[in-house]
Amino acid sequence: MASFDERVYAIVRRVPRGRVITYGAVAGLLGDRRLARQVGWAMRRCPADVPAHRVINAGGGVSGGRHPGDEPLRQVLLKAEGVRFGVDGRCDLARYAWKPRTIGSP
DNA sequence: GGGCTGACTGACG
DNA sequence: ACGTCAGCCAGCC
Repeated sequence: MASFDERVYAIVRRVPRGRVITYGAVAGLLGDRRLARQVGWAMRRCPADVPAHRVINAGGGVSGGRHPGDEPLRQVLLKAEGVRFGVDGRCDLARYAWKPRTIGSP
């Protein structure tokens, strides 16, 4: 049985480029939405094989790993993938939130 | 084995 | 609309 963080990595790895996912969403895929915190914690380890920059908070903004006086590195990476961020540092979750096995295409 | 931490979320003022 | 408070659980010391 894989550890919790290992499952988190598995899901985050499924997130395609140009798409984002929230901690709560990842936790929900794991079965418990309350585990959102632990998801963030798993990202903190930041394994190289996991695109942690695509994981953002429910507000559509990126958390952690940011340096003062500079925009969060993860946000910059997402911009490079095509995700548009507002001046408030938030992206449109309704548009970029990724869902497994889907569709997603209107 | 016990206790502390935390890249979150939802509710309240 | 934003700022603050409390709660939840897995991992690490």
